[in-house]
Amino acid sequence: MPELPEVEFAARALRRWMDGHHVVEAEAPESRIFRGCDASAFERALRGAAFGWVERRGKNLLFAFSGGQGLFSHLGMTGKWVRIPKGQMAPPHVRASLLLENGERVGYVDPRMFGRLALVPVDELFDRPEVRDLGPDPLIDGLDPAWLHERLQRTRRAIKVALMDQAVIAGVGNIQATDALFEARIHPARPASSLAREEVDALVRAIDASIARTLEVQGDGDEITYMEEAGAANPFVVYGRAGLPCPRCGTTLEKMDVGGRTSAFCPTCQGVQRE
DNA sequence: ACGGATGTTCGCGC
DNA sequence: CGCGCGAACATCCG
Repeated sequence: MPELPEVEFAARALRRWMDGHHVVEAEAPESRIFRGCDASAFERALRGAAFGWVERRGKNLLFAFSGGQGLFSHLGMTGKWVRIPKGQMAPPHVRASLLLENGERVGYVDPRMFGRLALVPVDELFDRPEVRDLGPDPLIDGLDPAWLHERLQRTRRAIKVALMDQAVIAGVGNIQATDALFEARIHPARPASSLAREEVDALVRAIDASIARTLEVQGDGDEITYMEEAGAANPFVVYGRAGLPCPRCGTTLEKMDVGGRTSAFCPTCQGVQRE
């Protein structure tokens, strides 16, 4: 569950669950989730640690605990942080969990294990390449259209590939890029350098709106219901809707491969690529 | 049963 | 160095 809005949702939930609490016991089976440390080091490092704070940068989560102990978390494709109330059975695929002094458990669930956890000293968290090399974060730094336009001038890559490059904009993934390009009426395969300044303006507005809207439908509960329940309606505008009518003009939405990822788009609204 | 899925990284080749 | 491509990672869902 991993694009900027979902990771922001996770950060907010983690604060509610962990603010003012400390870890009584940390548990984790050995798995490939851990990078640069093993599960037993995770258990030893966090046992007895007081929660300090959690921050989001792009799709990354950074935790600080007492004693200068930090934790880096990336959710990969299917990672999520969950709250496991006292006495409740843990869901499948819990790769790591923290038992708090109030009896609640905070767990990291990740079926496919594309995510990762790493112990990092707090004062090195922001120096990690995954964080240091990020472009502006739409929620934290905001997007400057003039800057983005200039940045996009420097590459011939498809605009959708550039948008998903974390060094260009932090946190945009396949869903936000797909919906934002639709909203801004820009074909996903257009060379990034071909975008006019007004198009970049529209794109920035569309990215901000797409993120705000996704945050809104997520609400502020403990779980993102649209992703949790199998069969729940797809809340996105064109992502995952190829073959269905365009919500704006009714033309059948198409899909194409851009940079190895599937993109849904409207062949009418998002026109043919111009140079 | 088969294909595809919200992400990143690495190796290879041009 | 920039870039494209395919593979790999492991599981679930329609």
